[in-house]
Amino acid sequence: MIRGVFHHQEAGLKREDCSPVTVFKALSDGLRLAALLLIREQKELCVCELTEAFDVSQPKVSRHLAALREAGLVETERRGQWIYYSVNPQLSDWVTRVLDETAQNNKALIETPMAKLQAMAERPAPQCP
Amino acid sequence: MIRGVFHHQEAGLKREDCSPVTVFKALSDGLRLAALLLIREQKELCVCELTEAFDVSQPKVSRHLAALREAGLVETERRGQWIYYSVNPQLSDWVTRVLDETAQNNKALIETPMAKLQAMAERPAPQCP
DNA sequence: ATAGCATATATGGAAAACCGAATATGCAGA
DNA sequence: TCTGCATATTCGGTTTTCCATATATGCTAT
Repeated sequence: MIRGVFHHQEAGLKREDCSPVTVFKALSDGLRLAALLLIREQKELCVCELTEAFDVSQPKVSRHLAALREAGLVETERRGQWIYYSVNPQLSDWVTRVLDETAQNNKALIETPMAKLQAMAERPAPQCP
Repeated sequence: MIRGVFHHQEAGLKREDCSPVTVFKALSDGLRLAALLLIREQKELCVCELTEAFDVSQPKVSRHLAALREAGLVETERRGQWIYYSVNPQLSDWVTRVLDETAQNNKALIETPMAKLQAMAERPAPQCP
């Protein structure tokens, strides 16, 4: 059997659509939107942190993060055991501004999750740059 | 049978949610997004104009406009035989800015519909203020 | 090699969104 | 009153989205 297949980020990553409809569809779910805003706020987060911050099952977080990635909003980086999600730095300017506006005017969305995150013991890695 | 019921805008209009998720969900459909941007550009439009501009069935336009109204993004005003849709002037600032950003950076979305609109004979009313 | 954790995917079913066609409503004018 | 037009809604069916459970994969450490 073939092993060593990277299935969490295929080699020839298909160019994400990134049309406005794709973007808005990605933002049209409560968990996806809040997770994205929290990732944006914290620079990067892994699945286990998001699972705890939002108190939802791990597969659920994983599925929604995959949706955000397929829409081109986030990118992933594996570091050891963990896979870190961060906002795609190549986001077009208008999407970035839309996210900025949304974040600035909907801070309540990530208040509770952020508190849970900070109360979380044993974060996988110190969020140091 | 009771007649004279205004069902296109109930008297005690229930306060629209207008949460970010509601807004993004409303924008997550191609026709809804383009119709909203075209209405925004043209100040106001009626259903028959949108039907022709996008070349889709009348019930389809009507249903999607109802969705935009339920999300609080547009409002309606009846003038004679026609019902005009316009962007809700009470939109919160951040939503307005999001729409501005989206419109400015996705002009292609309404190019063709706008051309069809201008080529349309017998527009129901001159768009004069 | 084995065990254990972090993460991803498959599967199947429920709920919601969407559509076209047909029908209903509201208004205006004869 | 009746007719006609603009708009809204209903109905039935198809597609999409979402979730929970179960399973698979990849990494690390032993």
